[in-house]
Amino acid sequence: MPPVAEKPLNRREGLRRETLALILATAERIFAEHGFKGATMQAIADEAKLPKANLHYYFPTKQDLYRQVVERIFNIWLDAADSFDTQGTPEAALSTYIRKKMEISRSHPYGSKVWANEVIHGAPIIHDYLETTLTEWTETRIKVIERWIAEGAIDPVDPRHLLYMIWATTQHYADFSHQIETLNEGQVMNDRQWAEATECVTRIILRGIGAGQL
Amino acid sequence: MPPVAEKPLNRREGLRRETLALILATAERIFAEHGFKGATMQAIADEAKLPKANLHYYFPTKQDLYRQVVERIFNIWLDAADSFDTQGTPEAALSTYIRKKMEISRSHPYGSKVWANEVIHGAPIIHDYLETTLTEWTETRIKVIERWIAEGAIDPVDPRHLLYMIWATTQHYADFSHQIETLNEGQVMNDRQWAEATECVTRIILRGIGAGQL
DNA sequence: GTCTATAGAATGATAGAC
DNA sequence: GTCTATCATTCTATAGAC
Repeated sequence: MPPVAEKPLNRREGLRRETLALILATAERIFAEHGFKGATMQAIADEAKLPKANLHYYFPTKQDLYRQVVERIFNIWLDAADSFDTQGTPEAALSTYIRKKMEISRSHPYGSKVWANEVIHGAPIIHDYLETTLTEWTETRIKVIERWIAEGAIDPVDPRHLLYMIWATTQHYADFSHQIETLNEGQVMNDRQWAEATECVTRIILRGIGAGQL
Repeated sequence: MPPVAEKPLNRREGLRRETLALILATAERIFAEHGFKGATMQAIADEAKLPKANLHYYFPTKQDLYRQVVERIFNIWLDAADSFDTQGTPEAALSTYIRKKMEISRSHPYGSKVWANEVIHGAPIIHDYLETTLTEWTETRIKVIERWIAEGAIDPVDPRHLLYMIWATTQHYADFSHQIETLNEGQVMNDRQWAEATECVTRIILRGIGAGQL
């Protein structure tokens, strides 16, 4: 343990990480609310209460900052897919996966919106992620679903469309939250409503593919 | 019939409509690909092969042009919902509605993307549409679904979440088309694949709510 | 109605003092 | 590492000739 030089170094490093986290969290929200072009470095700096030049110190360009925001939500979604491997039955695997995806839609609505924006515009920045990581991820999960079908555990549905339906439905609660709020008497969904939504979505999809009777 | 003055007037009026339609169609695509802020009047003008000033002649501001693009897709979706009123059984009504929504996702992918963008960003421009037209539309359809439930024609599911699932899933094929293409070996979905997708989505949702056995 | 030229404002990025 | 001041660019919108 080096006793003298370490403490100030750690303090500096700690501050650095705090600043980084602050910038990333603020940028995620501003990018979600205004899109890549609509979000300005000035607006992010103002919200984070930092001088604009400091943003460029940590992230050389606006695109660098944006890319890290997009990668973050993508990795969170990847982690949520463990259930496909660790859970045995389709009911357990899919209901866990749907529940996790709904929880992420509630906890990371801004990240989900940024991702949606990026894909809608043709994924100009994270095109490589779609072609490598996402493609590989999808293929392995398709194999799992095909095995369930072969075993007769679920109806013969196209695994791709099942995955699309889960992605679309769960992310809708984050991406279209403003529309949902308007139709919910202007109120943000509360705990009970999130639980009901999760249960309802899970139930329709599981019943829809003939997996388990809740 | 005024025989002399009419012809040049009609010709002019016809040209005017053609130009309007050209601008709207081009703007829809550019807004979809780059977002409101990312799309520039110059880019729209270039794609439409018109001087930029002509756009401002037909649409005073960028926001006016954008708003008309958004209203267009919204009205197309409203028309697609006739099936709730004209069809008798839940199976007929919902399968027709889902099919129409899927057809619109294929025929108007840019409009769907512009709408998604707008709602993701909190609907700053068409906020009033959500609070008036969409709210009224949704409430009447919720009543129809609640009647089906009361009659025992479908399972007791929350009508809102059923509608959200239909909207999310069908629009996903337009809004996330780039992701879907990437996972489809880089190919645009062909006729057969659209038919399969429609059938698969319809089947899962109808079975999921206990309506009809296909 | 169409087009060129340009005004006026905003933005990404950086230089350079501290 | 932090901050102020500023450059170079780009964008919306309009003026004014045709």
